[in-house]
Amino acid sequence: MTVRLAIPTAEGVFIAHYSRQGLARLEFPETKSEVDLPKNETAPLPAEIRRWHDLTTTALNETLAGRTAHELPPLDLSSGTEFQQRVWGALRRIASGRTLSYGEVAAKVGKPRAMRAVGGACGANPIPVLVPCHRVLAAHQALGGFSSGLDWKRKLLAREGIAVH
DNA sequence: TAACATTCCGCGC
DNA sequence: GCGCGGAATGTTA
Repeated sequence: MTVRLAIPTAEGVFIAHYSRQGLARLEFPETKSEVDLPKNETAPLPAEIRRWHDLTTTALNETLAGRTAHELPPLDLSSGTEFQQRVWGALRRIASGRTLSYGEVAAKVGKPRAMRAVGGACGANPIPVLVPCHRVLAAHQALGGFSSGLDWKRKLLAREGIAVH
């Protein structure tokens, strides 16, 4: 049971999914069209979700502008495995404008050799931007990969003033 | 078992 | 300093 709500931003319309636990998923704007954009009917929505959505909207726009999001809604990361949740937790500790390598994230999670697996966990991240998977680079500041498109990764990093080799 | 959003090392320019 | 090839590696479906 999940609710989908649209979030207009300067970069396009993101779509947020909310579960009972909080924000469960965030989708990048579709290049396609406005076909099945959620309408954001305000009437029957629980007050709790409306409040979360306000927080998400503010946080997303702050981050897209290169500023630090000071308050996030509760995140529902329960869809991930234990390893993935540990990785996502580590990602959330990376400040805006800072980066780590896949290897460094692996070390933080207590599995120094699992850099390859960290890449997998980043790709499985259901809440991009707010869980800053874009702040993870390959060794020696190389760009690395990004499932939602390298252009997004480049753009997000540029907003935070990060230079990539 | 077969993918991978990695990394490191050795080679030849 | 490139670039390329190959191996080791942990997690996932």
